[in-house]
Amino acid sequence: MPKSLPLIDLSSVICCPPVAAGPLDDADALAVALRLKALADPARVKILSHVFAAGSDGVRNVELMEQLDLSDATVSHHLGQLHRAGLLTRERQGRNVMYRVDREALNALVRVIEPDCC
Amino acid sequence: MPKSLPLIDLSSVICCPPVAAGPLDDADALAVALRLKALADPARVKILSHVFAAGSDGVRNVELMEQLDLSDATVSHHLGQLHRAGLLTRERQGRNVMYRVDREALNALVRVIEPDCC
DNA sequence: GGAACAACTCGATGTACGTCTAGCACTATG
DNA sequence: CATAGTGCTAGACGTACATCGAGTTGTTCC
Repeated sequence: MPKSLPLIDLSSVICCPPVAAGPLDDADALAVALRLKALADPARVKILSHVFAAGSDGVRNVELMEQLDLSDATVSHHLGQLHRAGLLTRERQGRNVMYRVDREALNALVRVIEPDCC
Repeated sequence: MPKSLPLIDLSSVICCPPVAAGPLDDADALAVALRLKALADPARVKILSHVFAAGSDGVRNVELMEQLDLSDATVSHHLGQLHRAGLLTRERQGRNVMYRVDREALNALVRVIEPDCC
């Protein structure tokens, strides 16, 4: 399936029929899979949990770097993945960059996977 | 994070604090990530949607092979991933093997990610 | 037992990706 | 302006994995 490179915009909230509703076409399946892939890494799951914990204050790269024992480049990479998938928002504040969870986007994603949930 | 190889049993329904509840430890983050990884592939998302469509009848390797235009080896690989992650059940019926969605496992997984859902 | 069908396993191959170091860009404060 | 703090980008390296063809196992039916 990954014949062509996935240079796709994922930043918008996902909108496609639920997986349980029957066969998905290639585009929808790819949209779901790429967003899931953004979350399907231990470091990123941990990061998400830390961003959740920070709440509306948001969290900075350097904080995660200490809490996860990863280099700043690696944390930046993961934050970029999550942001590009639309799961985190990003806001510059002075020399800091604050990341926060986009709960709507996360909610939309899980609803596609399991609509009985909501 | 993937310092050690993930030879972990995923077949049981996931049970860990929700990601939104605060920092996850390494084991929980890995448990979540590995299950998500099982789903984070376009072919597997498509497969899941087809298995959903088949309902309680279940679906066979050879059917998916035709519907997805993949080799039987590749389909078998993907079904194995989903089964090992506990998202599909597997039952031999004569010379066929029927796969069905384990909705409870899927539900538990999305609840860990977004508990507000249920 | 033998033929056909279904699914799985094995090995090979190419691509994707997590991680790091090093370097660069931007902002705030002396 | 200089310095420090913060985050990003670029390139490199090793591992993981999606895919396939070929071979193997298990089942049914003649």
